[in-house]
Amino acid sequence: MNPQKRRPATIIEVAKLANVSPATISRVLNRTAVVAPETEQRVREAITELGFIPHPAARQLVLNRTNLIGVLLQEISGAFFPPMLRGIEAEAREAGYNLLIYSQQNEKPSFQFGEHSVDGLITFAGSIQETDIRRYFEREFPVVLLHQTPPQDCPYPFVTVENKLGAEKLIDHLIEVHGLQRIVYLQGPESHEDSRWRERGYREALEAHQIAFDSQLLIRGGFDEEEAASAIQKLIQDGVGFDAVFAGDDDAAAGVIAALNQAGRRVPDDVAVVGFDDVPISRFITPPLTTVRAPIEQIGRTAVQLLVKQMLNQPCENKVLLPTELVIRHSCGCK
Amino acid sequence: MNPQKRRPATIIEVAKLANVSPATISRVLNRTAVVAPETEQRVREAITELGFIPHPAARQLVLNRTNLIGVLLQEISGAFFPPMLRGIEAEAREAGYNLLIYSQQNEKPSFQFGEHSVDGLITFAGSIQETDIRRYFEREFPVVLLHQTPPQDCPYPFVTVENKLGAEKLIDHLIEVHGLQRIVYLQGPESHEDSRWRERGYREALEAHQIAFDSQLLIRGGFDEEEAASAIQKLIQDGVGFDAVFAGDDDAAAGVIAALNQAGRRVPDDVAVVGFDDVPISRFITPPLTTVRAPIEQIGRTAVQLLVKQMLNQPCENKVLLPTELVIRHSCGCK
DNA sequence: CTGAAAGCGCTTACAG
DNA sequence: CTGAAAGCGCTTACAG
Repeated sequence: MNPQKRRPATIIEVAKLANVSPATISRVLNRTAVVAPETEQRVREAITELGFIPHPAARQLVLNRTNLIGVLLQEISGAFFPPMLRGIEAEAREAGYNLLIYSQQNEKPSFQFGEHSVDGLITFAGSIQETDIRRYFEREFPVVLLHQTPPQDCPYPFVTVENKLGAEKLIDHLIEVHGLQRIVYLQGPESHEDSRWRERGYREALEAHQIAFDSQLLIRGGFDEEEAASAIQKLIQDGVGFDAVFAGDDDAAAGVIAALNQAGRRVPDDVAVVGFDDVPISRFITPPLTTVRAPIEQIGRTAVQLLVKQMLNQPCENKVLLPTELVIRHSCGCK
Repeated sequence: MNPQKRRPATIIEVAKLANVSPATISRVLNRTAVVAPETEQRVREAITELGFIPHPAARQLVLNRTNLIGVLLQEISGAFFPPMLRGIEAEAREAGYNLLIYSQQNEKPSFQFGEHSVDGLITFAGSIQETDIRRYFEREFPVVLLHQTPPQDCPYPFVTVENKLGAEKLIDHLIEVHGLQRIVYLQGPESHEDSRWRERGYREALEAHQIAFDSQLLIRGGFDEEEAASAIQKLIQDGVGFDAVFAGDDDAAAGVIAALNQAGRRVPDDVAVVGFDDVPISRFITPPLTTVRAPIEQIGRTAVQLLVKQMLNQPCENKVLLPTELVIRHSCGCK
């Protein structure tokens, strides 16, 4: 009844019980060769009887493969994170991989990741240094970058979204539909390239409408509520006038709205606020957020697909730009 | 210059280069025996020169230990998730463990997890069946349950928060300070015990104030915005009168507020809304959410601590109830 | 269709 | 303080 309390069964014990060699057990388990039906039958019974589960480390050692995908992050936070991880997890599982999470918060980055610990690595914006990327590349280790362009000489695939175009449409909307002119852009963290692309879209939209760029309206706000809120508070204190805020992302937008409310400015009547990402909470904040939808789960799934292709030495795209879409709700002034 | 493009160095190669035996390399790497300083010096140089990184699978096989902690989840979503995972990750890293994430969404639960794949398992409310818990217990496999009580005969440690008391204080506040009487309670998902404890706190608070419990006001709302929003919409359609909503958690509260706004009811003037958890976004929603603070990161950290104690065969608490704290902001009607 | 044997890359008694 | 050797639990040519 009580199966192997101490040592779990090994392939040897299963072999003995089934009266075959360990090789045969391996073959039925991995369908790696044809096995006589009666033999297979006996083997399966023995496996069940002993509750045998192959020891992953032993397989890893001989196959030189872990069936693990590493996910390298700078920080675990924000509303963007769950859907992205969900996408990665789902696609990884479908491909037969498990996920190993590394978060670097305040850690010195280290090359220890990957190599033999995982079969490939997905790195999130800013979580990895160029020099580390190079080392991986030299060793031909599979890597996919999320929201980050690799160095020229390390053409790893990367995936991100149509930031510029999305931002442009968003600002166009603010200008054309709502007649807004003094639009502040809250930059995200420096390590995030996406933020710079959004800035370009912002600038081009202004330009297209002959609105002069005002550097007072370009401020750093991070990708979180706190930082965005205080950036806006400071702007108000400084007496800078503005009638709209394009927050770095949706989390930042929530912080902006809160700061504005607290300062007695109504959203969207006094100030319009828009975000980026269309994170799950965005439709539920007050007022419902006008934003740009990024296919967050799809980003994660695509990253895994590209990684798996690399691991199988299949040809794979070098760059995937997922489309974004304007989502109009009420925080821009629309009803 | 270009270190080992193909096969990474093994301990044997390092040994040859340093003119010692592999055993010695192992000893300096693991500080598992005293090594002559000059020898150690040579070994370290050889390690650096070859860029040697020990193969984890080989160590795992001989040590029978993975240095991995498994995290078993039902679903990756919600604002609760990032801080919890952050706490788990931080504490695990400090203890020298990496994290393996398993999400069960729509998967048949399987005992394959753990066993030799990880050294211990943290399971989140509802992610594991009793029968699986039993199997782990029989094999004396280290497990810590989050927000879930283990079966009587499998006294695994578990950690959760003071749900009942927190809920009670919250409802007391609604009744005593704001004179609210028709308070609906939006239950979380069935698999979440926490929700039931919150319900008890809710009921006891009503009772303490001689307010009759009205089953019309007890409805299922899940722990996410969508479900909560539609539950409230339905309640309104059904013509049930209420002047406050205690949402299952903060995510649900955001959904409730949105649904109320959409129905033309002002929060908190017409209806007060309160949540549970004090997730990072809660102070930034409109109006800022009155809720009960759960020490989310601490939950994750504590779980890892209990797990590590088990793995080291140290004595360890069977149950940790983390304290909660009433957080009064504006969604209850306070200024 | 099946088995004997070597080997994956480490660690750890056991000797010296 | 150091080395030779066995062993962790699998997989896979190689034979038959």
